[in-house]
Amino acid sequence: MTGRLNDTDPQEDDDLPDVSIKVVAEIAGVSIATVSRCINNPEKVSEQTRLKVQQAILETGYSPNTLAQSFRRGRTNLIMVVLPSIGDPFFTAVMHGIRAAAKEKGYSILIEETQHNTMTADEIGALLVSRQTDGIILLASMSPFGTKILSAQSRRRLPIVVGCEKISSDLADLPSVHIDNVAAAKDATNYLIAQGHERIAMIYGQESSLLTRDREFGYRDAMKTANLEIRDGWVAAGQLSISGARQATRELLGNTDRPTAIFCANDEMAIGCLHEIKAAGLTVPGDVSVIGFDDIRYAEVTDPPLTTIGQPAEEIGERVMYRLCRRIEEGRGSGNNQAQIVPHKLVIRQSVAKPSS
Amino acid sequence: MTGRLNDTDPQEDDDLPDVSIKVVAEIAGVSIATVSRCINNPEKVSEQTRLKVQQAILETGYSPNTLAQSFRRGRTNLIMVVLPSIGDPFFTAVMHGIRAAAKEKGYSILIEETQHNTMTADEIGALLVSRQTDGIILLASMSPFGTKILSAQSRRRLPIVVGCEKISSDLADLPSVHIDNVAAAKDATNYLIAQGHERIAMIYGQESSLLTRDREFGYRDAMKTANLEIRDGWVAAGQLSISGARQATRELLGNTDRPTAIFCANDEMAIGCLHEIKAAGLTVPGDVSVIGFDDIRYAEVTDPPLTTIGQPAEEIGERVMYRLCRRIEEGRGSGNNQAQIVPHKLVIRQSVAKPSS
DNA sequence: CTGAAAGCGCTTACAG
DNA sequence: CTGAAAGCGCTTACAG
Repeated sequence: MTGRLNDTDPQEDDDLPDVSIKVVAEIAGVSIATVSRCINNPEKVSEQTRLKVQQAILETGYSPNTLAQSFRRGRTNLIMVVLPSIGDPFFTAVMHGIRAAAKEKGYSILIEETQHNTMTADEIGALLVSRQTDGIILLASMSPFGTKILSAQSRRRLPIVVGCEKISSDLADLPSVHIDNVAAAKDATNYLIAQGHERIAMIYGQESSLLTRDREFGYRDAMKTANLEIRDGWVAAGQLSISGARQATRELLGNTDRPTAIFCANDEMAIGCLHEIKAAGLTVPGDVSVIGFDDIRYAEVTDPPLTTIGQPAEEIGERVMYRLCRRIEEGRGSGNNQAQIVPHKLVIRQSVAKPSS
Repeated sequence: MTGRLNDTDPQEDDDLPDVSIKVVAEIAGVSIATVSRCINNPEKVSEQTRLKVQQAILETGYSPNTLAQSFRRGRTNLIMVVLPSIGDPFFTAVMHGIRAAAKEKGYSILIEETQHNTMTADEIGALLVSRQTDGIILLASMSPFGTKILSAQSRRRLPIVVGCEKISSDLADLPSVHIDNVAAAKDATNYLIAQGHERIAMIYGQESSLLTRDREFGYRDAMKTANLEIRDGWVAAGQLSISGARQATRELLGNTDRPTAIFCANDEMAIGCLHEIKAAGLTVPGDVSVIGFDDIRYAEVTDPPLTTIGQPAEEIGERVMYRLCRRIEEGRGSGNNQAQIVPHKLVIRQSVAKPSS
């Protein structure tokens, strides 16, 4: 370590002290109330005064202390979004929508991941109660957290909006924005069936994810409607991850009665699935067809390009954020709590073909 | 819209009012100072009193108002991370490291994207000055923001640490944590050269990204050292995105003097590159070899699996965060400002072979 | 060990 | 249009 000599001198360039509203007021020769008005309600101040104050602000480089403002106003302009994994490109896309709307409305975003995170129900509850944020967006089912959140919400009347999935019963009555996951999963499965597939397997996410469970319902429903049997071992958990999906795919392929098509509950898992099928020496879609869900940005560059269900991810994000803003601004009685259903669509690329066998 | 009848009744379950330290004090029969001590310095309070207060806290469900605490203490326990794109799996991995360390240290994370974002230099400057966060992590070169940040920093002495890339000259003297990008790019290029490649092209990110420019330097240096020519049109900008890389790859492949290998400045672009090569009817690595950078989680499931440079992403994140915490806690004179270099490694998979031509 | 009091930097009725 | 003053909910010397 050849650190500079003065490296630890704490006094070096000890320049301007923090400037508060008080020093601006002094310099401008007005009261602090007037300075505050110039910033927040300039129309209530005479032009002459306003000019003096603006001058003083410029001189001092004053900028209001956000901490004091938040405290005084009782709001932070911070929104917390809880999601399973920010690393999933689908959620990244939703986040872009949220961010865009947040920016427009003057909010910043705090992200909490439930997946990679060890955040406990108590911690989340604490966050809610601590008034650290003005509202919450839930993009992940919080079954374990459900009741906790609700009680905190009723105490603080903290606005909450749910995105991307149907809300669990313990969170009933929260507004939400999502596609019809059951119908979309049916569409995916029916597309496979329409191609002639009968031995169709599914990789769902995990038990705790309402979202992927809805997709599983849709799959089962479509199979049943088509009078198609779902054999033992044809439904496997992919943990919403590439590695989980690879494992699941190996199991699926190991069945004596190998499926000719696999429906993956999201594209992230479909990518793992695709890889594992090819690693087993089989071809896609020649030997096995694969269909995904989400239409993430990688879906069009997989090999083969992935047929999948597209969701309007950014739109969901924007809508969720707007709904939340409305609740924050108008109080929780505002608007209704109905689910907003946005449309999904089947995106046909090249990972599905007619069954060969 | 078949909204429920009472949907907009603002008075429904109008329960517990917010409980402040004052009501806890009253119930416990002590002063608010004592309540505060019970929470923050329990060892300064007699056990008997402590029990009374704990009881009162339980009864009321009291939780301190974070806004008031932040204001009073002059810190928010919020860290701002500025990065190009949270959607890039590499940055997601860095963020996991940051998050893990932040959690341990009691900080929450605010994310600002420079890429998808329209955040202006002024806005970022304003954020810095507004005391909204206790410190900043820069994972993206902020050339346009550089001076702004510095001036704000000197005014507020806001701790800043840079991650993932060398710092630009206008931010000199900030501590940083990163791999040696130049050396790593040389390693990648030299690996290609060692396989016998001579016509090696490169897809870099964008002009404004110091990080990818360092990688370009490394590439050029390795080529020069090996006395290999870099033809016109062999270096293209991929904009750090899949679509940008596809475009760049098309240009590269269009050269009369087609390269036999392509070095991509990150894996995200390599994925686009791989796809486009195959779409052109060529094989990887048969006709064209591809090497990436970052070793994101998709790298092992591309087709073929991607040879790339691995970075210890989570470790970088953790180290950056720890350094930042140290600065926040000990003042900015603490520690030294030297760059911490972490090791990279070549990860050999199957996207590189000897040139056929 | 405990309490009374000052004060953090703002905003906002309330008078004038 | 402007100012004096109260107060948001805490924490922390300072006395006792």
